[in-house]
Order: sequence, then C-alpha cells, then structure tokens
Amino acid sequence: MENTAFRNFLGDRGLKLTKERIAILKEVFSFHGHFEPEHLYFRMKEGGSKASRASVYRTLSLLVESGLVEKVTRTEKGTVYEHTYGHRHHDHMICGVCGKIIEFYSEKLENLQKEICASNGFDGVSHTLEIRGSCQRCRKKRR
Amino acid sequence: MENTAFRNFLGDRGLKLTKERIAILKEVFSFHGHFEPEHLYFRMKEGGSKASRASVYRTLSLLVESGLVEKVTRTEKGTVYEHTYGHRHHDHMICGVCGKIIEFYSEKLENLQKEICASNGFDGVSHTLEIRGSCQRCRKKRR
DNA sequence: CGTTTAATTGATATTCAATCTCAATTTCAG
DNA sequence: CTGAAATTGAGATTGAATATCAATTAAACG
Repeated sequence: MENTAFRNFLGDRGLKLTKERIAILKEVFSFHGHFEPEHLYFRMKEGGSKASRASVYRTLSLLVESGLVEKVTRTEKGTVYEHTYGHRHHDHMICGVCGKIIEFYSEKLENLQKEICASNGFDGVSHTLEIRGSCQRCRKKRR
Repeated sequence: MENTAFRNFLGDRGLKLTKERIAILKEVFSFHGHFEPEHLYFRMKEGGSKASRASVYRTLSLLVESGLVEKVTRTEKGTVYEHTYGHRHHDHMICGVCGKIIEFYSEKLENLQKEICASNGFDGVSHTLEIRGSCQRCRKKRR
C-alpha cells in the first residue's frame, strides 16, 4: 500500500509523518489520472483539509522523490503529475486540439531505450515519450 | 536558407518582415545547440540589437509555428529551444548529474511512433523522447 | 507521560518566466 | 507617398513555484 511505502521513505530520511503529508498522500491517491498541484490544493480545501499550498508543493516533491508520483509533463500552465505506485510505467499522447491525454505502454519502446543507451554509454534510468498530434474525435470534428 | 523559409512563412500568413524579426532569426541561427529565451534576449542586447523581450518571445512562437525552431524541453527555469531547420529531428538523453544533453536519432523510434499512433487512432505530428540517467563520465567519477 | 529538539507548517512575500496593454511606430500594398 | 493594419517596446500583470520565519508539532528519550 502506498501509505506504507511513503511511511518507509520518510523514516529512511529522518522525516516526519505529519497530518498534512498524510492528507495530501491520501488525496493524491484518492483518484486516478492526471492532476496539477493547484487543483489538488483547491480540491483539498473544498474537502475541508487545511493543508497549505506550500505543503502541497513540498509534499509533492517528496512523493516524486519517493517514486510514488511522477511528473508527467510541463505545460504553459504548470506541471502535470500522476501517481504511479502500483501502476506500470507508460507514456502519453497529447491532443493539441482538445488537450486529451492518451496513455500507452510499448514493450518495444522499453527495449529501444536500453538499446539506445547501450550504444551511447549512457545509463538510462527513466524516459518520457510524448507524442503530440490530434486525436480521432478532433480530426472528425474538423470537417 | 532559413531566411527564405521564414520570409515565406510570414508572407503566407500576411505577417510583416520587420527588423526585429530578422535580427532574432539571425541570432537564433548564429549558433548551434540549445538556448533559452532569456539568454537569447540578453545575448542580443549585448550584441547591440534593440529587440525587446516581448518581441523575442513573440518571434520565438512564430519560429516554432513555422517549424524552424522546436521546443526541446521545459525545465524549472523555463523553456529550452533549438533551431531545427536543416537538421534532422532527434531526441535527447539528459544526464541528471552534470546536466549534459546528448542528442540521438533512432529510425526505429520514428517507426515506432507511427505504429503506436496507428493502433490508437491518433494522428501523431511530432514527439519528444527524453531519456534521463547518467552519462559515462559522471558514472566514472562516482567511484 | 513530560521534555527537548529538530523538523514542519502556513501566511505571506518574493521570484521569475511569460504574457498583456496600448500608444507610438513601422511595414507594405496600392 | 499614403493609409490601414500589423508590430513594437516599456512597463504592468499574471501565475506557478519557491523562500522566509515565527509558531507549531512529531517523536526519540528518559
């Protein structure tokens, strides 16, 4: 469970398990899909939680460091995150018209990373592939 | 030559070819590698050019639309660009230790994009693959 | 349990890239 | 050369993200 994983992460670093951190962790894992820090903050505010904006940002950094959450992409409007604990790594297609994000996983791509790294003396730890274009729905609307 | 390409782009859109746009275009193509808007602006300022920051940003957007320049990645400190005219598309490996950026091109990856898009009803226009890890030099230093 | 101490919080100020405003200027077609 | 429309630039503005710092809190220890 992500709760335990985060608890361990904090423990290993001599960090404290505070109400705020627990609340933020819970909120992050309360739904699936992508989210932005500001939205998370306001969602929590509405939900009655009192965690400050600063704590949201600070905790988000910790969650990324712990590997429970990943930065998906940076847009003009800020950073998009998603929780990844228990989920397989995947990449994204982003529709430039409606902003829809399609997730996909490709075994071939994973192997390709290894291949490319090997031939460049690079030790690849992670990757992000972002394909931009237009989704089916938006292409149909156009005409 | 990129000059003509940009001229055509502007013409097609009924936009004007101004001194500022020319100066910015020239500066962008005066060197290779990655750059950030702010650096470009200050470099021009030192060089005696009088293009304003606003014009730099505005022209950069046009250059991206015209396909002469691409956004490479967004960092905490802003957007990184590179001119791509005359260059083949490529992707990047970023060393998390020293920040070094290694460029690479993979035919397999290009084909993979088509493949992935096809099976998702997505019309892929472009992609960015960013592999993070550590470069050879930094790994050697560690021990 | 209390104490103690270092970590954490939160309200607010601050930073900084990027965008907007709008009067003055410039391009360019006719 | 002239006029209409596009463009510029200085400065204001936005908005995400971070820094500040006094007050609070977690938790190891006795």
